[in-house]
Amino acid sequence: MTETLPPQYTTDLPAAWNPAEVEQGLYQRWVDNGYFQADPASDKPPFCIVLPPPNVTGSLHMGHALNHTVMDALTRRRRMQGYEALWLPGMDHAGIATQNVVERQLAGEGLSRHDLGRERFVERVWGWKAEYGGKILDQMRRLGDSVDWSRERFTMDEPLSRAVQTMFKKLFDDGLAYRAERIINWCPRCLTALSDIEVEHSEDEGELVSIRYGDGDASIVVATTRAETMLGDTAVAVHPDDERYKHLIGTEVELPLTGRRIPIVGDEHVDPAFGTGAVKVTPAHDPNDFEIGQRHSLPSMTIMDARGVISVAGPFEGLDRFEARPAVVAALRELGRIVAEKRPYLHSVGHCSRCDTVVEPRLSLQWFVNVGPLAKAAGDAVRDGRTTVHPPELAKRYFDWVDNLHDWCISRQLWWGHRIPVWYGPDGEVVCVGPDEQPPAGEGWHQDEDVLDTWFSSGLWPMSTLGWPDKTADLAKFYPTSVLSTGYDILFFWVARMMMFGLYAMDGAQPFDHVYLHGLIRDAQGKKMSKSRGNVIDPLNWLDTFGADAARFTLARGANPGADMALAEEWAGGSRNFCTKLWNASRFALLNGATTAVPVPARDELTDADRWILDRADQVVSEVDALFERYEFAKLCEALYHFTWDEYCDWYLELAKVQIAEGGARAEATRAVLGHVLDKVLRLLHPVIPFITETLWTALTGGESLMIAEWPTVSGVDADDVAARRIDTVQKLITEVRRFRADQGLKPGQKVPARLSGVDEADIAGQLAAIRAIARLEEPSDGFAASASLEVGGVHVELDTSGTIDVAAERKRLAKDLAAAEKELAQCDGKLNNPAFVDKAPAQVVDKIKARREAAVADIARVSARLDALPEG
RNA sequence: GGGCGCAUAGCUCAGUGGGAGAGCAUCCGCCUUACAAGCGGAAGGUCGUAGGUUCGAAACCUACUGCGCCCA
Repeated sequence: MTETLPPQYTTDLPAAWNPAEVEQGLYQRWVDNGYFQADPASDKPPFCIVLPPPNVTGSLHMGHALNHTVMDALTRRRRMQGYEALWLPGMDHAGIATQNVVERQLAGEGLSRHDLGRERFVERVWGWKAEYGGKILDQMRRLGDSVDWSRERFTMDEPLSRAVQTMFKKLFDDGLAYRAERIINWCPRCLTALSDIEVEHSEDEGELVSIRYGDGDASIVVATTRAETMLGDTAVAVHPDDERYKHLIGTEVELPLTGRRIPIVGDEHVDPAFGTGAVKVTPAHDPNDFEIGQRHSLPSMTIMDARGVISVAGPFEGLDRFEARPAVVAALRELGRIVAEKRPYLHSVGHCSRCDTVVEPRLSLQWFVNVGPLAKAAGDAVRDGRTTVHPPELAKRYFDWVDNLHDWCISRQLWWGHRIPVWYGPDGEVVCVGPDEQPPAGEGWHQDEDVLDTWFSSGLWPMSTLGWPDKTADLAKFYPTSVLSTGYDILFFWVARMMMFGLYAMDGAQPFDHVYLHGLIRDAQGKKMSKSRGNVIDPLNWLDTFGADAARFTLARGANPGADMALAEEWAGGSRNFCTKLWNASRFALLNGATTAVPVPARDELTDADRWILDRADQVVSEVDALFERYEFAKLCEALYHFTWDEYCDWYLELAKVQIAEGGARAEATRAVLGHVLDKVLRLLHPVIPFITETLWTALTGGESLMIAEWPTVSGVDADDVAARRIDTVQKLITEVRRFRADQGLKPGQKVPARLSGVDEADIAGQLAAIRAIARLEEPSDGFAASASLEVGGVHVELDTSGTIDVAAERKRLAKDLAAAEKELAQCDGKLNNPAFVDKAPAQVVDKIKARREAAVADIARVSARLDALPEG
């Protein structure tokens, strides 16, 4: 095929794009050339994204793949725009998850962490990390993430641990970190406290049991879903104004099974309308009951141990809480104290977000952060517009959360994590130690056993990764960071905590200017992906099957603001096809001598087709730019997809073939236009599909790397509306001829003699060669006998199908056109015959309808005439 | 229980006051000198239901139904 082309226009590009063969090599080249590395000493304006740290135990899932595609696209575009772009990678230590993994490993050897002791256990975790941790980092390379690997961070590394200690000390000194005995969420399996957001609520089937306490007139009925906790009741509460029970307040009832007598108290927080209006009070095992207990100075009685096993002496001792529940109910039933039972009873139950175990509220001594002032500042930063949330609808959810935040329980009964830097002395002294201070030594001093919540260190991430608390060049250059990107489901985890800590530690400077929240990944039916459903798609499969670019394009193309994203393998197949199309089009352009080595000739030396595609490319540049600024990834992908495929490939390449066939200066100009438009397309697509664009762009331009090429800007030349209109007419005309040909069953290659009239009036005389070539029409010769005709935009086309014409097909086609025109006429008349419309609608709308009516009338006349002219049958 | 969101073609989704769109899937015809991972053509929707506002509603308002999410 190349033999007809001048030899200088051959290309080395292989016939097909094979991502698996080139992606890794390209990536390594980018890394080796230092393109990802940011320089704090640079004069360029900063752009910085810190990667929300994935778990050290984690591997890449579709949610990551989406978020990474977004962050990489943002970063690559800014880099091309001339920013000093830093995308900073790293991981968090995932206290509970990692400890669980290593404990499971130990259990396989018949050991527990206590067999090793704290120090050796922590060493073992580090060993695990070295061997198995951070799989996700390699997967990020496969995705093409342009992160600065020289700045990779881990929350347990020494500098970041310093940041944690510094922060804790600051909070402690300001009185914002405090220790208190409270009801906290306790996981009886992980054996640690959890914060509120580490508890997931679900509607579970349980039971509602009504129990009579006391006897005779002094008896009272309470209902509970956790009957076993009655062993720890220390009161019954009713509303003080409740006429049914008013007289009982201040009296005592006997608590069955225990022989204890407990008071009946009046408390305004009891809802008289709920159940019997009387509630049992178990201060040590329920947060609301704890509050009631505080208000009425009730004793708290812990009846379970850390594993949820009943620990009070008696018949239930040693039973797990879920064994104790039916046992207690059975015992009560035997005593005739069960008044009602409802089973199953749907109610909300909290589960550990790490292991799904039902969370047990537990009274214990923990460290908390008083989030009041921090949350206020975090809300204000968004209210003031210092930080913008995209999409803005989600800001409301953010406010609802930060404005109603409870104090944050930050201590965890784990060994893997940042140990709380507090020492307790023999005489009750409490000393918080900063990073450069010596802890108190001597008899009786010991350090707090607990570690800090992983989110405590993650909350510092935007600062600690840049060197805080030291005043580093990185921190000066890149803080506040530009964008934080994450799924809206972890808005509270990342965003709120980083905001609280960032504002507090950096004297009110927000940790990021923009927050972009993407949707959740779902399956093709819109269902959440989960292992139990078996509908999880592994992004690595996509990388293998379709290539990183296709996977990324699929994800970016689905990212509509505020909306979740359904995914299926076919979607990725479509993106792969797009890459293939881009590849083939580029190959065609190169084989035909497309070049950026010479400038595009002056406008007046160009054809309408050239000016049209150049103007369109200009429009796409500004469109894509605007969409990037609004985080409209789906729409910008759509715009590029459409322009590349439907305009550049389907029309301009076809038009260019005709122009190149002309030879001479026309061919040379066309090669320049082909090259320059392709160049723009590749640059615009690069942030989303970096690998294929890099490969094609270096082949096209001979440049070093598209990564460091400039982002396109609009030319500033006024668009040529005349050229656009002419090309539009050409497209419509060719489409109509194609439609006729398809209806008539004419072979694609078969040339049809055609006589065109009205060409000058339609202002497309200059396009005749293109129309003939693309519609496969040929000049009428002697003996031309039109057997059919069609008309578009005033151009009349008579076709000679050698006397053979499928009259039925033609009649059907014309009937369809006629019906459409008649419908249009009826619609227009409907409006124009309505005086209210003519009076009240804007003049331009009325004029438009009038024009549409005229066109419809003309179409009806024309099509009717052609129908009449058709031979019978 | 409180709050939020969604409902448009078979599927997934754009479309926010003036001619119902895209991708995928479907049907028909084609190996057409870049591309069958393709080309050309076609079919497919009373825009969840019922009211209301308006000259005009897929879009704005109200209620309802269904689905989803967050919080308690």
